[in-house]
Amino acid sequence: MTTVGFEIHNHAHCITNGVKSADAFCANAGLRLTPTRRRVLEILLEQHRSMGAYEVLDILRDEGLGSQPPVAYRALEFLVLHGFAHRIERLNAFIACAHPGEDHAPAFLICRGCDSVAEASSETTKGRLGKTANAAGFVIERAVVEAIGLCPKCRKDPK
Amino acid sequence: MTTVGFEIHNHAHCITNGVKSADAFCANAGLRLTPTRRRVLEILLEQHRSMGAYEVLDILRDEGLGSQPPVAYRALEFLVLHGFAHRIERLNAFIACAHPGEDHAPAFLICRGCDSVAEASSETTKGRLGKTANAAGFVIERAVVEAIGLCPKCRKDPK
DNA sequence: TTGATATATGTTATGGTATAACATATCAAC
DNA sequence: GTTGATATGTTATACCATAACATATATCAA
Repeated sequence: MTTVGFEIHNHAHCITNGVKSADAFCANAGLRLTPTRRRVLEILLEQHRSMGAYEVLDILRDEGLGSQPPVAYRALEFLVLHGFAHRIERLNAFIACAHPGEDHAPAFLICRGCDSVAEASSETTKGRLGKTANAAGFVIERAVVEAIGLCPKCRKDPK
Repeated sequence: MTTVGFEIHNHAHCITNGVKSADAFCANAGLRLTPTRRRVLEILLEQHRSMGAYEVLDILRDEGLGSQPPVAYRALEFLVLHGFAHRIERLNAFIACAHPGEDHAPAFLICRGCDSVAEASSETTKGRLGKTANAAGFVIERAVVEAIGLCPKCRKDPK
């Protein structure tokens, strides 16, 4: 699989593709991709980086789409719940999903130099941790996997 | 390896052992396990669960060891930095290390029913994620691995 | 079309988490 | 005992998140 986040790529494609996937998924599942939800997804896709809820809210406010924290949190909650975005625990932030529509267990590479985030895939519930959990009688439902380190750019250009 | 957290065990041993390890490590490394730091470690060991910084602070306050947030955060930062405790990102909380003194890459099993936490070991930088990161030019320095699910008790006794 | 139900939004208020900044004290080594 | 490094005390504030309740909008059945 490929990592998404540090390479050059056709970004306009990310945006249209991300919104299209969400549209299709919602239509199919009877979910409502309301204007605010759709706009928040677009914002995350456009910025192409992790963003705090209040940062998203600032943009919504400028555009007249809402001005109070719950507006942003609710839209983000919806997007995360249905897999269109992910929450980065380490940064208290959110990022658009790099593989919309695919069933996947995301892992993130977080640069401690510039806070950029790349999405990779994890296999936590398989492998050794899965076995350990099983032996302990613990049922893993999902996993947060966040690797902290340095991205290629910050390695070359340390602060 | 064994999971620590869900089984019956000799808990007094955890406490003395944890403090002893920290003592030895600090003496050896020229670090100062000051009264507040030592007490915070003891608190985490005694409670044997993840605790928020303010929860720790409440106990310190009762004991006259400090009353302002930075007191707790500084002690916790010290303990985490030197591996005597870990931060659970998912819960914004801290927990005593279950393998003090050993070099290890921790992973956590977090029960969504009762918020109990067990420490296991991860192998994130090896395996597929390590290879993916490497291919992307990303250097993993450490990893947060937190599996969310149900512990044996909450499986039997769902809320 | 209308009424009933579920879902989504607007808004106020508040709670929980974390750190910057600066003054003071303590330790360790010379 | 002076000095430099490390740790603590304290104030203030910033950031992150949600409870609670009022209002509006969509959906569907009668």
